Amino acid sequence: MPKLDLSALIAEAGGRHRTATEFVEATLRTAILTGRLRGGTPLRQEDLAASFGVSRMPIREALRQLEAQALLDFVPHKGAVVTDISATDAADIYAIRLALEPAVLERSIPHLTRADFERAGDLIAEMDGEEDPGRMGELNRRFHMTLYGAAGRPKLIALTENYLASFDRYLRFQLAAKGRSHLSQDEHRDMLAAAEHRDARRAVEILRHHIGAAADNIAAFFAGQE
Amino acid sequence: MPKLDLSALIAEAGGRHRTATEFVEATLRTAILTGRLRGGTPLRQEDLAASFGVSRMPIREALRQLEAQALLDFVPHKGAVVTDISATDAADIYAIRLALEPAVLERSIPHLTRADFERAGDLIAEMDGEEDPGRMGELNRRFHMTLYGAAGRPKLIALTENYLASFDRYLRFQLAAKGRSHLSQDEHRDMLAAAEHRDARRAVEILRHHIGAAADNIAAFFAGQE
DNA sequence: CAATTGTCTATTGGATCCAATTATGCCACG
DNA sequence: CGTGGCATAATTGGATCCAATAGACAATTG
Repeated sequence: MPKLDLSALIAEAGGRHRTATEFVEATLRTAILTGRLRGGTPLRQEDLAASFGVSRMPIREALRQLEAQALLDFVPHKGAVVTDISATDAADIYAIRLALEPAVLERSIPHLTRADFERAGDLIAEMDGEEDPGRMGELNRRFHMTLYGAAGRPKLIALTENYLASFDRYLRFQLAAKGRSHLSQDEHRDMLAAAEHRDARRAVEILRHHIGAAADNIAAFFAGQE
Repeated sequence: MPKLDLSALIAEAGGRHRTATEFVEATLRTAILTGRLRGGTPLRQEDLAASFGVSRMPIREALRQLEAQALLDFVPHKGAVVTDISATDAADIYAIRLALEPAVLERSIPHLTRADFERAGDLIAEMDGEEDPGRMGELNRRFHMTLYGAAGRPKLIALTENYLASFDRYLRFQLAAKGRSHLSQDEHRDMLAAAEHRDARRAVEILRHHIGAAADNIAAFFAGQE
């Protein structure tokens, strides 16, 4: 009997993957990033295999990949434990975002198109009416990535997206703590406006503040919970 | 009969690893990063298993981790091929370094100690007399990391080191093309001096130029080779 | 009654085995 | 002589099996 209930995740992930390993890896990653798997949770290969209906082999390969992405640690005879989120880690990820995102945005702004601006605007509008924190994080991520997408540096963009997603893990706690969050929609609007005017300097300035505010919220959350 | 000769690598890597998987992963990564395994080389699981004297299982897990680090791609029925280095990739990694390293250096400078400065100075001196490109890259990396080490953000530092190492792959070609390289030793000295005076602004400025110069060299190399 | 030790079980790391898929090479035929 | 199709071999993805190790729990002894 599996102790983990991933059936919902497995069902919604659908079958759009070449190999079982890829499927397992994608499903587990979203499970961790969306907070459905909490930090510290030990993942037993046997249980996962039962949940996914495959043998332990693809599970092991998927876990290795997630380990390489620093989403979990291998502890001998204890299982792969989901890396815990801590105040220092949050500060770390914040520092990384602060280093990457302004650089990406600056490169991207000159090449953004009318269509990009419209998509970004639509996403802001969608966030206005959103209540679900999980969906909110998703929309927020897509908004940011839309503005970064024209930077023309695929690896840089992929790296940025990766840490943006990691940040979502922390953000989720913040959202849960504050009830509904507005995620600084004003700043989203200002940033988009600056981008439309091709004012990279101002857009970057807003973005820095935006990221900083999110980090402060998380820090406050950690400070208040202990 | 294995078609790949990794015996030298395997011997020098020594046995300081907990599991076979970790050993294989570490050995293959240095083989790729040091250029001993060229881009485009297909890695057959069977051959690797024979070379390492283990079964295909730890090989597969190690390959998965390397795939997650973007060092190779899985191609069905062809093997895991070492990701090729290209001009656009080099530009990508350069952009990432340019985003990360100034941020790390700025954070680190206030906390560097006398001992750090001495180690950095020793490394510069060692580079002066070094002829071997491989060893040169190693020293260069350690010099940079010494200056970054006090930033107090482990994840940020690890990420930076990772891309610094990736850059070495490209640098190696540059060194090979130019014969002996000086790797801008003057800039190394200036950067260290600025750090000792806790002049973060100036140190960052030199670093930006330093990274940019390396990128230009690589770009020129790619432009000249086609 | 507590501490220590020994055994037993849970869990992972590694090996071998099987199936599916695709690249390759050969042969026939135009 | 070139081309296309078929058969075979090579290679990976996945399953099952075995071994080693650490942790838990109980029994025994001081």
